[in-house]
Amino acid sequence: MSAKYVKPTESELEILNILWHRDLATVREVHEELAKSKDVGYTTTLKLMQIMHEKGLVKRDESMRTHVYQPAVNREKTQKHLLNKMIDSLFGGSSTQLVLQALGNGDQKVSAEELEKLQNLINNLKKQ
Amino acid sequence: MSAKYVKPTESELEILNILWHRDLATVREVHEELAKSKDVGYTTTLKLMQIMHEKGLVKRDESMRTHVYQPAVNREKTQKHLLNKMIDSLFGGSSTQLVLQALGNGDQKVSAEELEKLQNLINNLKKQ
DNA sequence: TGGTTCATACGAAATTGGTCGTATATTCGT
DNA sequence: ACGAATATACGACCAATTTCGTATGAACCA
Repeated sequence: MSAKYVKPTESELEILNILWHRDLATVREVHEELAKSKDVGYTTTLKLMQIMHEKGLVKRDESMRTHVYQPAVNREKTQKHLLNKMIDSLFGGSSTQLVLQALGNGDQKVSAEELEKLQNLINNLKKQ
Repeated sequence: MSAKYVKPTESELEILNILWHRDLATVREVHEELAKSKDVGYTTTLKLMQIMHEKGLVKRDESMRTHVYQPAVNREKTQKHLLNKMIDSLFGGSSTQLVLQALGNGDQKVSAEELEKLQNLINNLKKQ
């Protein structure tokens, strides 16, 4: 049996995002990154990361006094999980509906390069 | 000034989904639909719907003893809000990344008709 | 008409997520 | 060597969400 999937909370996701970018980081480093966008105390960040460790969302190296954290869950897998949940709960199971909504709402611009990627993906889907 | 956007909770979203499908429904009807997929008491559903009414997420007709509920928030608007939040928090602000993930993960099949819609949308984006 | 059923209202417990204060230990600089 | 800085651990609190028990009243029917 594989470990049960743990759904990260909002705050945990913010921390995971930082770890996914840096891979390795201390609590202080994560906290300073976090503090740029929100007003939060150091021990709050610490506590959150400890809980994430208990839940298995992050790994840590405790061989130093200052522990070094690392993501323990895959970014793509996590995205996929939450995305599928949203597709089910909000778009009646249709990923296309979600895509149309995401691309069509118009307040994000899509670069030529991204359009290229999308076109390729669609071409591949057409072949099947 | 327009009414402040209220973010539905998980449970509220489940109820909204039912109401978006049926438009009109009593607490009992919603509850029975809900009970198919989760184990929950009648008064819990009732209480949730009362709270949703307070928050302005649903309207209700109280002229009968058995109140009749109706969604008070637009499905597309709600989708868009939650989608943008997810794009920001999980996909670094790139809607394309989300789309690639949603379409590319392969366990949803995309019909020819849907592909057509997507192609049209992309063609439109290319023109700009 | 009296009892069973079914509706709303409401209070309050249980849970969860997020917050931080404080205790304690280690390290570092002078 | 000793005080300041910095680290983890941990308990407690608060607010929001979810849960349900119980009270109360309307409707139904035998």
